[in-house]
Amino acid sequence: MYIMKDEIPSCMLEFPMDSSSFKPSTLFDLFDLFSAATTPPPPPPSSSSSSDRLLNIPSTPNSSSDTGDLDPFNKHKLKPKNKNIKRATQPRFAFMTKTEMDHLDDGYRWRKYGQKAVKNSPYPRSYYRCTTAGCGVKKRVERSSHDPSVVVTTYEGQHNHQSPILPRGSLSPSISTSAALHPPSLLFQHQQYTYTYTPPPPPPMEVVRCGGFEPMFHCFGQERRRIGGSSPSSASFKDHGLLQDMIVPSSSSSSLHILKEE
DNA sequence: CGGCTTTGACCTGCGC
DNA sequence: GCGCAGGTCAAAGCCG
Repeated sequence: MYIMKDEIPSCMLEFPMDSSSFKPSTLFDLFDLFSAATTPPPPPPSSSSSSDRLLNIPSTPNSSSDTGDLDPFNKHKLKPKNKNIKRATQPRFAFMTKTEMDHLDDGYRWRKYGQKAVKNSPYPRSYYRCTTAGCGVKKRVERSSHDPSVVVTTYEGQHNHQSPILPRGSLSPSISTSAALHPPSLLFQHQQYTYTYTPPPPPPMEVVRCGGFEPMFHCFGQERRRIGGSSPSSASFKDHGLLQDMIVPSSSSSSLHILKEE
């Protein structure tokens, strides 16, 4: 069993089970569903735009709007007081991936802004931020102390833009090495990507509770479910992408653990 | 030279 | 109040 430490939210909700309408094409589509299921009724419209609310992204955390007229050279020393509010409104979800790579290529450009040693873990935790201007999405990447081959990735926020590698298409070395070689990999919000998600029927769309509080979702389709216990045919089993490495440590079947956070 | 990583320092929240 | 741990910043260095 994999403990997500503080990643475990107090408000994990079960996933919508309506498979007929459940056709996410990306992990962030899944995340949208999470948000829809977990987002409380919107507060009275005030300062935040509707798009911000829709994206569930507070208006530019750590930006000058939060820090007011802070000296840019000192703003990191005077954090906004409403950190609790920020934490409460920043949606997060985490998933575990079995990979040797520390930083999965999900189609977005990330900038590493920090690394910290984690208590009770010999492996450091890395902090990444989306490099797109105005996009405050962050992610944390850490290797499981229980299984070094497992990487726990925690996303915080939602991208408000397309994947920056899309317009360049095949010209991008990233898309060529990740998308081409790893079809259903972590290329979130790739409208042009052609892998098809086949929603599992309601029963397979099970929520696996690990340790009594971790909802685990079988949220990927046939391709993902092929990788596990079922005997994959060599013809259809040609996906060796990153998602293929996603595991369920506590479950016998292969699937992806997505831990909705708030 | 621009973008990225590394790394030490700083800040904040939380438990005792 | 204090100490610890997590999260963030930005200077410095690296690299293509």
